[in-house]
Amino acid sequence: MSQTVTALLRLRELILSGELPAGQRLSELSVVERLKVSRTPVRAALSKLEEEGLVEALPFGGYAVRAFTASEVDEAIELRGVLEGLVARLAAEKGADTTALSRLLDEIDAIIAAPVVGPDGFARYVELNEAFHAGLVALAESPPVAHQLARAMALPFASPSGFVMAQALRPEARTIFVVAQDQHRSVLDAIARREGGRAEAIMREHARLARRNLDLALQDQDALRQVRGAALIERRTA
Amino acid sequence: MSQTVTALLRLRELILSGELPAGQRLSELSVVERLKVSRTPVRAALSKLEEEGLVEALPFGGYAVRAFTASEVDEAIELRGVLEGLVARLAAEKGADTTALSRLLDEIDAIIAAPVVGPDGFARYVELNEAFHAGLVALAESPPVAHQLARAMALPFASPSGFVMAQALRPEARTIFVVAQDQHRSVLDAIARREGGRAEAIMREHARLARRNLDLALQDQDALRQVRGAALIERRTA
DNA sequence: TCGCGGGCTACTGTATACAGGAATAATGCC
DNA sequence: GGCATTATTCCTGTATACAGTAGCCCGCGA
Repeated sequence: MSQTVTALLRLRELILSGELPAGQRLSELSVVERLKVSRTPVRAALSKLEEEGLVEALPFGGYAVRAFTASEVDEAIELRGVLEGLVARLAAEKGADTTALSRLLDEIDAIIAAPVVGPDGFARYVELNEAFHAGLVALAESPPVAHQLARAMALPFASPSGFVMAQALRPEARTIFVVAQDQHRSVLDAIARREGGRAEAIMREHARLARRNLDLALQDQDALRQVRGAALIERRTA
Repeated sequence: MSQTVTALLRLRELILSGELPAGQRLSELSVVERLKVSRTPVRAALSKLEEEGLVEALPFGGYAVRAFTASEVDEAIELRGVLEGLVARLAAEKGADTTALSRLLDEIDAIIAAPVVGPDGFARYVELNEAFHAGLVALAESPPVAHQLARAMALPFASPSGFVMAQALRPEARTIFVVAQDQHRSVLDAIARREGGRAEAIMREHARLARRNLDLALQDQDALRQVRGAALIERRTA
């Protein structure tokens, strides 16, 4: 694997894990020292991270780890919902074939049906859930929209599974799973019936489950710890 | 100005003007030779252009100028409409102050009211139109959404003024201006009344004016020549 | 004590050398 | 003459040297 890619992955990991706290200045040289690669790949990695939004360029050179306010996270989620809504609508208008995705949902059903959803269950759910969302994008068959949505989900807490782990410790976890899964089924139904407006509305509301989880997580330290990238969310300094 | 920025601007210009045709392979060295700057800034510029979507990375190194199908252009416009719709809705939900933008529209009125809209009028219209769209984004006060919308408009034909010039030679130009301006007014009204859903719907439909212009331009060589980046749109090879 | 100037340091932008790998062209063998 | 193999060439990834610059600290003087 190239140095640029490893630098990118490692830097991203350092940021999301919170090891590099929000606001931390990142000079190229300091990163070089930490990662033991030369400036060229570090530069490239920082540039990509800026594009992703995890890092912002400082006025007179260098970068800093970005901080996100709660409302920015909120808006990022809403944004994702809007784009996924577009995806679903496009798929519906095209009359895309939903059978493959439907089978994927059967697997999710199996997980939720289990008496207790353990850590493995959560991990598998995250995997299948992401596959489902990726599958919807594929149904829309629109490279520009796919590209844009990928960008929007670069922020970890804006991804479809961003806050799933926050539920893990909560009693209402199963309720959320059930509701989410029902929305999954409903959106496929809407697509199959070519009901574009309905498909769009469902996906928007589906994204707002994440917003609900965000609110829960912000009030619960333990839950927040489960959320990848939570260190970047500014605590309300009350 | 830095070499990276000049390289980026010049390369973008070469691509949009059609001097570098769609599909053209771009090796770093060939660009170095053409632009007379070293590989480092060329690399950076190519990476940015890939991010913008004007250029795509080839499997075994190097880049190629991207080609866009008509439906991709269509989807890019729809995408912009969806995002601008979100912007308008957010502004409405916040109850943003629309007076400054309303004054901007007065200036557009003055241009349209002139008996003949000459080249200067078109240029000024484009300027004010873009200022209006940028102003809406400011009203939404959402950095993530603003960032995403900026990305979506990086494609020249996805920008709010992308196809304005295509009207220049057409008799129905004034009609389109009048309709567009009415939508501008309506969306401000919706925002002022906090009618989020209405504001969103108007902006979506507003974007579709560009789609209409696209269809016209694709049937009219002279009009197409007025559109920046038209060289990248694949002609249906019938 | 405070303001000012000079030098210093830290850092980025840029060019370039070097190495490894892929594609292509050339050559020899069947 | 066709195919395989090798050599060459092109090209990217990476490291690094060099230059220019912004900010800072320290010392000096009022």
